[in-house]
This record gives sequence, structure tokens and C-alpha cells, in this order.
Amino acid sequence: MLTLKKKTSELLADAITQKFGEGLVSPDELFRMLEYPPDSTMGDLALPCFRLSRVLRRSPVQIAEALAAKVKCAEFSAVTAVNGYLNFKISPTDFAKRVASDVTKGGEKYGSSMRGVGKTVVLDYSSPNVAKPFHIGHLGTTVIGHSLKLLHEFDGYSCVGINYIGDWGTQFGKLIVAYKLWGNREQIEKGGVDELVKLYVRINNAIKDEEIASQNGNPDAPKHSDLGDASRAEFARLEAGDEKNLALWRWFVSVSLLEYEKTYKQLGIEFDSYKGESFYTDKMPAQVEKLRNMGLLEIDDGASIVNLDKWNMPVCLILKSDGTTLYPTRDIAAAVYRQDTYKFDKAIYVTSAAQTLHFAQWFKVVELMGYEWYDRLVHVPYGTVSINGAKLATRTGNVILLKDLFAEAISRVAEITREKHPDEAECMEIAEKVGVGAVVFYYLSNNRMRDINFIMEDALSFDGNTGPYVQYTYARTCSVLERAGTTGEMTDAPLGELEFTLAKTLALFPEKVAQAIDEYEPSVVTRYILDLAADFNRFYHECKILSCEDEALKSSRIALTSATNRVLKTALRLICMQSPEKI
RNA sequence: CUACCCGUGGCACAGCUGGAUAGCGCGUCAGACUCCGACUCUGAAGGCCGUAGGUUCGAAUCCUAUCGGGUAGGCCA
Repeated sequence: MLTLKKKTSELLADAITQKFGEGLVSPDELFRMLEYPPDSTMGDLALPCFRLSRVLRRSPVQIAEALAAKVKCAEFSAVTAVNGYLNFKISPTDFAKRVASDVTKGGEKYGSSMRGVGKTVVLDYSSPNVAKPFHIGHLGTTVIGHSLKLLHEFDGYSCVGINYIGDWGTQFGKLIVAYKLWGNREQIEKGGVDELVKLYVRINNAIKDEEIASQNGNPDAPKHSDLGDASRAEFARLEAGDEKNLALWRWFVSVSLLEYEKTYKQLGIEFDSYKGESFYTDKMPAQVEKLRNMGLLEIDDGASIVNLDKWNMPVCLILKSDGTTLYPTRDIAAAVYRQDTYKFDKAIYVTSAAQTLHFAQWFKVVELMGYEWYDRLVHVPYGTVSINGAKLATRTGNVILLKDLFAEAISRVAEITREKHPDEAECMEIAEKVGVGAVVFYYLSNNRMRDINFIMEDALSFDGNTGPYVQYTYARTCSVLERAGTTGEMTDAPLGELEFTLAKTLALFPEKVAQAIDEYEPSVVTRYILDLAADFNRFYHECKILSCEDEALKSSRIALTSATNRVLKTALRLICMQSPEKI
């Protein structure tokens, strides 16, 4: 479709030159003006001529009519002028033939425009905190982040996926104290992160209790906690390089990572780098020094800040009044390190929309520091998730772990799958792909900025706009192709409206991929998959494929099924979904 | 108080670089299987696109104001 649009815009530019004079409208402008009519009875491609009327000093109706008489090419069966619109009707059979051939030739790369060749993108996503629950709040960053990575790789970029794990900070002091008091090595090795979380929650509550007790009923009295002091002391020892504490810390981190890996594996995610917060601790002083030397730092209430009044933003805190660093400090140091290491053309950060201001602030600080790559930093925010209507909050205990969510989805799917696949291993393999896929698809089906309410029943339904529905459609194409025993070939057999509609949708894939990348919006692909699945199912329902008596038509229909199969597989992969051949 | 995000049929969402009758799914109602996987498909009912102004040949889409919901805002990350 892109090549056809390009050709059309050049044709139009020529026609305008001949009719109205030279250099009035460029092919590029015309390309952008081309659109798809709301109803295919009007045409398959259209040029609204209203905006042209100013430049060409003619009424839109006149322009459309003049161009209709002038533009002719083999691809269009008709070019008509209707009320200021120039409508193009595509010749279905030739078009479908070309599309199917494009898909076949493109293979796994069909849909890619290879715009990123020679460019590097660094993506920072998922980034769970060690010893804290890996819950559905992390689903967004993990799945959007990885999908963006896959999309960029697909478009030719070389990508570096970074899991910037939260593996440093006072929480480790707390954890060390808690472990020494109540911990048990075997229990943690067996229970994994959950046990660490229990310790973490327990010590936080204990500290809070001590603080309240220390106030003796007077809410304005200063708070104090011995456990809090002990935690800070243990963290200080850790920072100073105490071997025992370092060993504990490494152990906590590895126990956590081991478990996150299981979830990543279900999603098919692998990272290129696990450099977490701890990695950047020794890289911060240089940046603080630079800020100080440039005169950007101000002391306010004892803390070091960068004033951002001029940009209508609150101050950015660089150092606390006790001289220790903060989140922005580390982010700046990490960005500098990544630019030095990877020479990125783009650095993408996928985090909750709640952090939008923080990113705007430290991006601005990077700019003020004179780093010329400041405009290559991109924050990709997303809305918050609630589950079955309830907001998740660590305090109230309404936390749903990602692994539990997946486990539930898998077991529900397994109940249904077992009927068709009595073999338990086979059943579970399918159930995992479908269950996890359902969750991912549901999550990625709407605009990432929208707050979403996760309803398991809706996500797992086989009906409607769901993951199982599209995976089922994919499995159906596989089944047809297997029975056909051939991938088919487009013939000159005349095609009907349903085949043509399917071909047009197949041809739209490259544009959708490009749009998803440009907008950092995987849901563009998700929506496209739904359109394609719906078009295929309509076609499948109305048109006999294998039992078609006209051999030439049968061959074309198999070829279209084959192209659909290819595009669905690629598109599903791009949104972190598997495409099982049987369900 | 300030900034950002969201506000489209009962529910959940597309459409938003302005363009031809506002779409999809769920739910509701009515239909279609001797047929390639019916976990499918067809049809109907249901919306003055939060509200009020403005810009324009044309506004769900842009601007202003306002209401409702969410998030953030110097020593947490």
C-alpha cells in the first residue's frame, strides 16, 4: 500500500504540473494528503482537494475533476471526482496478487521498512526492585518496553534492552537487619522472593511501630526507631564494602533475579544488560562535580538542587542535605554511561505516567549540562492498572504478583484446552501460550496512557477482541494450510470483495508497524491484528477455500490464507505473543 | 494552588498531524452449521463524541473557558 501511495502521489504531482503549472505541490505533500475513504464503495484511496484549492486557485470540485481526467494507471480501475474528493478504485485481482507476492518475498521481514539500519536504541524497561513484589504494576513497563524493542529491531535498529533493576538503597540495610533477626537461609532458598518480601514487610512494620511508640502519643514529637538506625548502619557497611553484607546483598539479588527470569521466560523476554542501580553508584560523583563546576547547583535548605523555574518546573534535587544522592542523580549518571558505551541514537525509558515530571526534570538537567544528546532521551509513560475494579496498593495487601496472574490465566485456559488435548504436556504447553498471551494482548489492546482495569474473564474469553480469539484465528490458518499441503499461488482468477478487503488489510501492515514505532504505541499493532483476524474470519466464513471448485480461485485463496498466516505470526511476535499452531 | 493525562452508545475501547453517513468488541434481541476448527459469521436496537463558546468551506479531532476522574509537585523511587 505504501508503494502504491507513493506512486499515486508522484502521478498526482505530474498531473498538477501539467494542468496548473510547476512546483505548486510536492509529491511528499500529496502523499501525506492521501487517505483511506470511510467506506470502500467510495473508493480504496482518496485525495481530498480542499486544501489544494488555495494553492491552485480553483475550487476543490474543479481540481478533483481536472485530476480525474488526467490520472491514469494500471493499478486503478477507476479514478473519479466526487464533491471535491478524488477517489481511486484499485483493481482487486492485480492488487491482491502484488500484496501476496510482497508478503512471500518479505517473509519474516514483511512489514519492516528498515528505517533504523545503522542506528542504536537503548531501552530501559521492566526494572523491578529486588526484594519487592514483582506485581501487575510492572506488566506495563515489561510488555510495552519489550514490544518497543522488538518493533525497533524489526525496523532495523540495533537494540540494547536494559533491565535497570532496583538493587541498591537503604532497603538492603533493612533487609540485612531483618534477615539477621528473623531470616532462615533454607526458607529463602525454597520460597524465593516471596520470603524476602515477607522480611521486608515485617521490618517496615516493626520500624513504624517503634516510631509510633517513641512519640508517646504525641503526633508532633520526633520519631525514632532503633531498627531504623540499625538498617542505616548496615547499609553504610554495605556501601563501605563490608564482605559479609556484600555477600548477603549478592545473594538477595540473585534469589530475586532467578525468580523474575521465570516470568520473563514465559513472555519470551531476554535482556542484554542487567546493570542495576548499584552499578552507577561510583559514576555519580563525576556528574555532581560537573553540575557544580557549571554553576548549575544551588544550595537550598542544605540540599543541592537545580532550579528549573524558567521552564515552569519544580526544582530537581541532586543531593540530599546529608550529601547522599537521589533518583535523578543516578539517572543522569546512567544516561551518560549508556551514551558513552552504546552511542545511542535514542534512549527509551518505559515507566509509569506518575514519573512524567521526574523525567522531564532530569532530561532538562541533562540539556543544561550541555550534553548534545539530550534530545535523544525519550520517556514513554503508561497509565495505572487496577484489577477487577480495585486499585492495587501494597498497604492494603491488594497486590497481585505477575507470576500469580499468569498462573491463574494458564490454569483457566488449561481447563478448556484439556478437552481437546488430553495429553497433559501438550495441553499445558498450549495453555501457557494462550494464557500468558491473553494477558499480554488484553494489556496491549488500548492506548498506553489510559488507566486500565484488568478483568480476567474478559481477557481470557475466546470471544471478542481478545488474545485467544486472534491466536485461534492463527491456528485456523495453520490448519487450512496443513490440509492444503501447499502455500498456494495467486492466479488471475477474479476475486470478490472479501478477498480484496483482506488483501488491503494485509497491505496495511508496514504502515501500522511504522506508526507503532513513531508513536511508541504497541496497541497500534494489537488493533491491526484484530482487524486482520476479523477480515480473515469473514473471508473464511463466506468463501470456501479447500473445497473451492475453481482451481485457480482455490489457489489464490490458499495464497491469501498463507499471507494472513505469515502476517499474523509476525504481528503477534511484535507484541510479545506466541502463535501456537494448534489450540 | 500548579502542571500533565483521561472524559465517545448499558460496559470496555478505536477514531484525535481537521475532511465524505462517528467505528470495533462485550452485553441485549433476531438469524446462519450434511461445510476447510461454530472458540465462527450475518442482521437489529442503542451515541446531539462531558459542557459552553471560538477558529474553519468543514470540528469527536484545533483554541479558550468550565465540570468530572486520575497522577505528580525539594531531601522516596
